[in-house]
Amino acid sequence: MKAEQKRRQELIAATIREIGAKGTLNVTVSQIAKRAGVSPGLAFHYFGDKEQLFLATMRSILRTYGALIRKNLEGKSEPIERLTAILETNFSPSQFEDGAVAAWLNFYVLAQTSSEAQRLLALYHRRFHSNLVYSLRPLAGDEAHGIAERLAGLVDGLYLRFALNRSHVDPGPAVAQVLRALEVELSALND
Amino acid sequence: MKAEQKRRQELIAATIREIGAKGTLNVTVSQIAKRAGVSPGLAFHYFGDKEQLFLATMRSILRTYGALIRKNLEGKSEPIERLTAILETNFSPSQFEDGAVAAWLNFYVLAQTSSEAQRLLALYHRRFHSNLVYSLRPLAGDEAHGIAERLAGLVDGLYLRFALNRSHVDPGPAVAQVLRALEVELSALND
DNA sequence: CAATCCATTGACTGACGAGTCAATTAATCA
DNA sequence: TGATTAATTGACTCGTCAGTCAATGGATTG
Repeated sequence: MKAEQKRRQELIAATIREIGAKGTLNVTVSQIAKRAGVSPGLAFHYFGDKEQLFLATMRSILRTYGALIRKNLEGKSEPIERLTAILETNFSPSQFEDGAVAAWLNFYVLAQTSSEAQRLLALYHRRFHSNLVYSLRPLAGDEAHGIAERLAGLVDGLYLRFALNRSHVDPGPAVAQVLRALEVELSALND
Repeated sequence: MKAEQKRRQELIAATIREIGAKGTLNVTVSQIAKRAGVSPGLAFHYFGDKEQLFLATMRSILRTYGALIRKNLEGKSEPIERLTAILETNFSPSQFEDGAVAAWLNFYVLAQTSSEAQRLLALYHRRFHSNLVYSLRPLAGDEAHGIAERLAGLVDGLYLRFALNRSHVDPGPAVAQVLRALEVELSALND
């Protein structure tokens, strides 16, 4: 029981690193296993097939992200504080470690094929949206919904653009743009 | 000479359709050739290898998009008119035909591997940005740059979210969100 | 009409990779 | 300790696919 959890984690970590290194889901299970210091057969033993391994990896990334959001929101009750925390979390270092960027990008593609991947992404979208709306409502009332959609879209778009520009190793400007967009949205409420 | 151009176009169209159908770049050259009503060998004869075929497809999509932008800007000189046209073009039907959505998504992934794909995307980003800045400058002065980045990010993000939600066959709401963001940005200029 | 050149085919090869499985080793337990 | 169960291996199979190539068909031209 102990070994199983450990191996699963190692294989998932190796999957992220391998996808990051190759930039693609076109990586062989053997490569991943080698990276994890384990035989190829073991990956199949624990995950069944390649797609399950990818999905487990995706779940792991989403879980880590969710935990980080929760942690960064801890103790914050002011709407603005909370919004800032949520938006900043999306560009925090952990979102760029190893092959997280490449993994995200490829999971978007996987979602076109795998309904499970699609489900996971939809879940993430819903959570993100309701997190934003929760803190926007006191500030923006009925506009909260629309503002949340625009902010969420902007976050995804900037993350995407960042992903394509590996040279910008600094996500700082992207966060600044998102926070600026929030400012702009709030200031436009008094029309 | 005539046959060559015709075949190339047919193969490119088939590539888009095939990527759209499979949702992935994991499509075989044989499948593409079959869709184009041609033998597999011919695809290699004209394009050399699979990646060149993908890149040619990408160039074709970008060229079509560029031509559409130019056409939609024709005769429009008012900054607001021009901005609206640019933003709307990104969500025009042609951007959703066949497998254009899947193709875009997959080219993002390809850009992690192929420097030529990266170059093409960077070019597209630069053109888009300068198109926006050109029309924003008269309205927003120095803010034009930042606003353009946010609008471009939002467009990409909403397009991406749309791509993941094939059920929404109606891109209308996305355009509305982008245009609303433009409004908001402009109204925030008088702070 | 021959000769030349372009367009096109599709069978073939060689490599590679997902997934299996029988065998081996390590841990657990009674 | 010996027996039972869990973890792990890696060689093997089988299918698939990118890319090649020798051969065929069809124009064009002199």
